[in-house]
Amino acid sequence: MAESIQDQIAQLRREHILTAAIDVIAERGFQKTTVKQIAQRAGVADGTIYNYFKNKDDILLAIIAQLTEAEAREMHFAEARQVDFTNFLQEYIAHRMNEIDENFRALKVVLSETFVNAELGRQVFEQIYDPTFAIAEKYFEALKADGALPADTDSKIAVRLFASPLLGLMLLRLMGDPHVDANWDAYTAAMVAFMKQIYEQ
Amino acid sequence: MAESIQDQIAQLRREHILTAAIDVIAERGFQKTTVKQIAQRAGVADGTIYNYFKNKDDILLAIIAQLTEAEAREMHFAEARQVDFTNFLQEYIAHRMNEIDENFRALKVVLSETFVNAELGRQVFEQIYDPTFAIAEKYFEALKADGALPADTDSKIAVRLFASPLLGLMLLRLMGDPHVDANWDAYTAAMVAFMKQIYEQ
Amino acid sequence: MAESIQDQIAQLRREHILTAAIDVIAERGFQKTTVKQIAQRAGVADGTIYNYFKNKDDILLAIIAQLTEAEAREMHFAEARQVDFTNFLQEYIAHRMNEIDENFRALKVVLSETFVNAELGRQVFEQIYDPTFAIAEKYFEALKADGALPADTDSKIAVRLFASPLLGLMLLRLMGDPHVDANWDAYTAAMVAFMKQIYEQ
Amino acid sequence: MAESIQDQIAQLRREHILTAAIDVIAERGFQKTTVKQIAQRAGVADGTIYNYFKNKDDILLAIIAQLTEAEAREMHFAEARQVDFTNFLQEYIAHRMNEIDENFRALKVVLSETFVNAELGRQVFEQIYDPTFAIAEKYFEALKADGALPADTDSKIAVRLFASPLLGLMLLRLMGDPHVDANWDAYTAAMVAFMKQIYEQ
DNA sequence: AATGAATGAGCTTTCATTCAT
DNA sequence: TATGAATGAAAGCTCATTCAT
Repeated sequence: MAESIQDQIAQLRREHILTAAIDVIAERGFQKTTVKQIAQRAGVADGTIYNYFKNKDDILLAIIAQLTEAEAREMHFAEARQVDFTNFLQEYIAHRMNEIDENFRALKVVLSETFVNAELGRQVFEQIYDPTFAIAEKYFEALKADGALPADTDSKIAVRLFASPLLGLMLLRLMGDPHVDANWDAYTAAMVAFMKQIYEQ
Repeated sequence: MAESIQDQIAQLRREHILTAAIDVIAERGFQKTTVKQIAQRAGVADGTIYNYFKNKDDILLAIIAQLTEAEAREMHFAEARQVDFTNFLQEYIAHRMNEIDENFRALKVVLSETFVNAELGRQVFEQIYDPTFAIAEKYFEALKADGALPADTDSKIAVRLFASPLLGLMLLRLMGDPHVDANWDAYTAAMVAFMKQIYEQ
Repeated sequence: MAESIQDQIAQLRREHILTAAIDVIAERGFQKTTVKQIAQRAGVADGTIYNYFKNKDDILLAIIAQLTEAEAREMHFAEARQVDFTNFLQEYIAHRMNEIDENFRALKVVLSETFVNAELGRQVFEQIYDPTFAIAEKYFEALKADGALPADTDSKIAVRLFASPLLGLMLLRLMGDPHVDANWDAYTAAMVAFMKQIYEQ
Repeated sequence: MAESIQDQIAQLRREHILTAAIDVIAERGFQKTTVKQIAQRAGVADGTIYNYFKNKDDILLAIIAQLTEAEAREMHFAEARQVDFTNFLQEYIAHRMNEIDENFRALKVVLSETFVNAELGRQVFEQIYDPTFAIAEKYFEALKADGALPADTDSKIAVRLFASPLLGLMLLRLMGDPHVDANWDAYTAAMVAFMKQIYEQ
């Protein structure tokens, strides 16, 4: 807490560089983006990058850390309103799609790199993927116990099917579908209706 | 049509190299895969690659072309059974998930690169994405005209929501979810049930 | 033995680059010599160096290997004429000083780097230093048994004192003493006389 | 002479940094040692170094200057006891080997760099090497005139042969020979005996 | 048509030096 | 005077591409 002014300035500088990095990496991909390009976007010299990040890979890890924090907030949000399923569905989907919107470029960076970088994939799995699905599965098991879901439901499958429409829409946007990109709010409303139709009959 | 033996041999050799390329690129990503690695996997010399492909990017374009053909077959399949919606849904989803399964590595290669390569994204859009969604939108318009869908349905949105669960599941697998990877057939059945629940009430 | 022409050409090319490397490194030191400078001296492109050496350090190891071979020949030479001590001294010193003369630049490179590179020092010790002194110590022990040396002689010390004048002269030349450099043959003769005076009274 | 307190403090600080520099450079070599490492060892900031030394090379020159002073003291010591050759030999060798022991790290630093740095080599020659050998040569000429040495002795060669055993032993220690390092006192005694045997028959 | 050695542009990273505080 | 963040030149190394064989 008792951070010196120096530390706060340093922290701001680090965030500034990280934002610039996400920007430029989202445009060209991590591998094709050079440290020089990140430095130019951030308005600093090449070497300065290395005062704030150990190496180029460390920048990627920092972007993941940022997403991990966002996902942790998301999970807290979900847990805080598990009481009423109808409202939960509506609020949760809207909230999540808003999160996707706000972290869009970071998501793009991490996701595309996760596909092709096994070590990074492992980190994303451990830090984001697994915890999220574990909690969701527990929630689905509770719904089964309450009789809200058929007893023979496979929670692992059910939870992934539950997540799939939102992930699919995100994928369309990541691929650059202009209609999804331009009408994200309309898709949010449609997605809520779509999900209600499935889970609230 | 009257291809010489020479041309056929050349064609086979090209396909052999392309298969090797998909293999090794799926493991490490396009940017991190070297031409030398592709050549080694194909069992040819580095220079030989350049007798069959203009340059490294051209290999990526050839992988896209392969997916474009698969997608064209997929669309023919879909058009051939538009008569009965119930059967269509079942067959179409099963067919498409099987296609995903079979072209998995090529999909992974192209998708991860599409995210970050604007020029490639444009090609994927023109050759695969747009034609597929255009046909689907036309089909949804016909369903609207038939009264099978509400008159105020936004076809563009509806078609993307329709596609989203399958794409989302594909994304989970691409990200390396071991449960999805190991139980693709179970997910196919579950997805069919999931979609029937939505579209056949 | 059954080396292909290709392999022989490659071997020659490697030796050509190594010679160029010794030349330029002897002038400026290993650390200050750039790979680009070695390539220019050898008349090849930078990247070509890496077709023949794993990395810059590997060049240094190759220079050591060359000295190790020279030292092995030296030890064979010494063992082959242990019979007559008077002749041995004369021939051995002359032979060794000639070897120093011929491998001078390689010695300079390896020695200066050995001082400051612990890992390299270990290699030089294991491959050159220890074997040589081990054999010499055994020889001195034999001389003690024969009564040619006092029974209370410490062989380890004696052998290092025996080697010291020659090593000292080498050091003077390595430091660039122009008189030693210009009159190496005269020093050879003087060294023989000097050593005879000590060991043949 | 009338140095202010400020100047004396500055002088002490400079010596403190120089000692730290010798320490760390002796471990890793001049080229591989960074200014940051020297600063850390000295417990000051990087920039502070440049208040006491013009640049990195200047640190090396200061180390030479320190050795030059030690060598000047050595030469005074030698000149002061030229009267009795038997005692001179004993005292001089013991004294010099003690000096080597005490300035060991500085010697290592300067010597290894002298091999490969022409400009530094020139300085070492002018400041240490030449004056020392010039005086020694004059002394040997005097011995010739006295008839203590044969009239046909080449003083330049004789003086270098005289120095060679001690230099050779120093070289062995610089190269890291553990036996020489651990038994420097025993080697001192052995060296005295060795030299007496040569020069006092 | 196949080969693979040679090329050199361009990458990541280091580090001596400067200078505002 | 002391600091240490910022700088950017220059290093080692990789690899897509070419071309003589």
